[in-house]
Amino acid sequence: MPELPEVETTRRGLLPLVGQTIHKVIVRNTSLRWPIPGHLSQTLPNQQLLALTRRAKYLLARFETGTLMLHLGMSGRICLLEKDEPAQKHDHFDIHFTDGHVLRLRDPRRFGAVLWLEGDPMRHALLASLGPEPLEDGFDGAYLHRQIRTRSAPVKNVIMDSHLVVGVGNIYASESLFRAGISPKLPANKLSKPRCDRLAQEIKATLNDALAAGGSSLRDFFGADGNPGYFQQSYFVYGRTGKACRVCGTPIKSIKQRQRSTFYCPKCQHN
DNA sequence: AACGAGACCTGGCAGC
DNA sequence: TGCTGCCAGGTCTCGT
Repeated sequence: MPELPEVETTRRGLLPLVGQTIHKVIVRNTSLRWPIPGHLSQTLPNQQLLALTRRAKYLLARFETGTLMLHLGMSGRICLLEKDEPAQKHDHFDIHFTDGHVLRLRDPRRFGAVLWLEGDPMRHALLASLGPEPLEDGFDGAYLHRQIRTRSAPVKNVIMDSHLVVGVGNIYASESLFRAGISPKLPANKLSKPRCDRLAQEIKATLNDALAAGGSSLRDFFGADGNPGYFQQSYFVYGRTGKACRVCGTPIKSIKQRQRSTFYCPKCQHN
């Protein structure tokens, strides 16, 4: 599920847990992308959750002695339960709080991660080399234009590079490029400064729109098996191969770029 | 430095 | 019904 808006929506939904104290931790399956540290079931109980933040698609739960870092991979989701319920097949990790709440990580494909960081989390290898957050001021057309000068790969691949900017996943890469009127196949270094301005603006707008839709469906999102409302939102191009472009009516095309599907309108998007 | 392929996993679905 | 092959929202690691 998780692109940036989903992760941020998840974070906001979990904020009521800040200040709560952990009662126990259950690890049912340690084999996610990296093994879940075995010591967590001793380390975490009795610690208070001090803050819950996000960097890129990583959720950072700060405790007295360290930071728990969570990533949802391709298929992960976090459910916040009012009280304990029977675990299902892919429920790998639980945090039970003293007030009865249970944070439960479900991840069928197990591309997600649960890691424990000591010291400054931003110095961890996974976080230290990340690009700016797309919704913050550090990311704009000038930055984008500067960064892509040396990049000859297709612009769609380049905006998905987390070292350049974080949080642009496969859906929103296609959507942002459509909204900016830019062909996904265009070599990144061919983009003019004005088109970089436009692209940066549309990346922000696309993510903000998804965030606004996600925020309005928080309750569903955190139900036992609810889906985020914007899952059903109507995309301009994503998943719409052969259907009429919402702007000009031309059939939407799909291609493969770096093993991932890309969707675009051949009339609205230009080289 | 930058690029692309491969890797990690399971589940759902179309087609035979 | 069951099999096969393909598809899926991420991203690190490695060889070129």
